[in-house]
Amino acid sequence: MASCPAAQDGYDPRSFPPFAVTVDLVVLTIHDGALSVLLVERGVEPFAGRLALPGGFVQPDESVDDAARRELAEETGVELARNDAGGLQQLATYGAPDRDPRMRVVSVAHVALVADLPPARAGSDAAAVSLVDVAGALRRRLAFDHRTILRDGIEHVRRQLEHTSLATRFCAAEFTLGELRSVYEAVWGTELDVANFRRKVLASQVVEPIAGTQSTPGPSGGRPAQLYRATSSMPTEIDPPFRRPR
Amino acid sequence: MASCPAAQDGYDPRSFPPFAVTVDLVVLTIHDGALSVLLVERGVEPFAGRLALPGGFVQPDESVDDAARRELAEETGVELARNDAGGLQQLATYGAPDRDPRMRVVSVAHVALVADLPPARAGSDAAAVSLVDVAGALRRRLAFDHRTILRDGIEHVRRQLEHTSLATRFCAAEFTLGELRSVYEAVWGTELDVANFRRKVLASQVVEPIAGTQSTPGPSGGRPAQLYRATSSMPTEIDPPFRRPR
DNA sequence: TCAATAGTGTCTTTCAGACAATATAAT
DNA sequence: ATTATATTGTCTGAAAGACACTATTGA
Repeated sequence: MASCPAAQDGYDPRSFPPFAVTVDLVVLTIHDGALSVLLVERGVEPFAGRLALPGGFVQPDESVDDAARRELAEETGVELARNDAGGLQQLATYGAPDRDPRMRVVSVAHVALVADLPPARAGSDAAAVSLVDVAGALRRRLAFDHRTILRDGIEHVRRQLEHTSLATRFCAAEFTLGELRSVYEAVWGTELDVANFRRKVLASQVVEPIAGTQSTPGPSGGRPAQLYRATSSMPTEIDPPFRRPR
Repeated sequence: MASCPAAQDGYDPRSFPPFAVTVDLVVLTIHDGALSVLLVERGVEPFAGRLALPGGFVQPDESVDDAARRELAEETGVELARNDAGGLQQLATYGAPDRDPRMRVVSVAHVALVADLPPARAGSDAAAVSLVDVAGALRRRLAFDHRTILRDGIEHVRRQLEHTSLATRFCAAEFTLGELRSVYEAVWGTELDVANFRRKVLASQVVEPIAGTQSTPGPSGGRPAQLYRATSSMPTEIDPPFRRPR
């Protein structure tokens, strides 16, 4: 069952099985205190009427990562720099032969972490786009293998919050430690001790206070909080890791 | 810059940019006490004479994961079960438009952890296959973007050893704790305290002693060691994690 | 005043790392 | 005896988790 010499040495440019390559996006954000995912409603068969992850073809002249960035901008209006490794990350590639009933499609799934979505996207059918909390989305029947992709993407982000500074991606440029804590609680679905959270985050050096700034308390009162910013726009490995409770 | 409705709703089966999809394998093993990678020498242009990762086309009727498993069997003789999630894992997908000068190729890289390689592979040109320690391999100029893939694969395995029971994949069915420790030391390139290693491994429950068995000491003597086996053939998350020294 | 959130201090348990000490083999 | 490796025991410091306490706002 050894491969022929041509296949072993390289690729024969004239005879290869043609595939379509797409990118699918798991766009996550915190909405109403819940980790939520951006889904679009399909208008055509197969899976017409079903919710699906946004995505599209990789074009002949762009890299797979560029295609993901382009699709993110088209679907959400979020523009990311090419060297911004944090907001959009490759998740995994899904390549079962029957995952699209019409043709052979290999999809490179990505996960995007966004702070908040621009209210409307010009040139796009806004009615077909919705934010669904992930628990509800996982209970639904999604198009293609998008339920599997979504599950993997959520687990990926939950792990990443333990080891990197990526939680600040869900926050605006300036945030309080309470807001940052609510990100962890929404993603992990747990409650965190306020005092211990503060100590760990400050020790990890991923945030720095903005001198002379304070939050304004909500309508129900409360002491105003110091505002912080992320020390780096790049995702940083945090040491010691920030383990989620079990 | 919005995508057209057809692209948004799905894929047009008649007009898509055709891609070749390949799998590339980072086959790692411990050889002479050093973490080593399996490389093949290319016979044809481009990159003729350069060392490269083994790999090949995904066939029209097989999944991407099946293709990786097939290529692993062809290149090394190692046969893995379909439900064996540990020995062969997807790493990442590399899709820069110019990564193959002849045509558009998207490659799904995988990492394989093998205990030892069968001495010869029938039907394959054994002379073109070599085991190179990873430090040396990373210093060489490899074909395509295989140096990047190799670097990512090594880092992936180093991380996995911290969180899973995958180190036993580098060992035979029965092994001593000293052998298992030397796996960690080879992969991480560090020395580990013998006593602390023992406590952590035994507490993690990833190995179990084989009653009534002992290793036979080498020619220079030494106390014979208890033999262990992995408690599960599946990779297990270990808690607490097993952090590598910094 | 109370409710709500921010921030500080401290105690206990767990765990990682260092290292001493003992055990059992080959030479 | 010496060397080499396995195995056990113990100490120390760092960090996690629990939780009491104080601080500052709005209503």
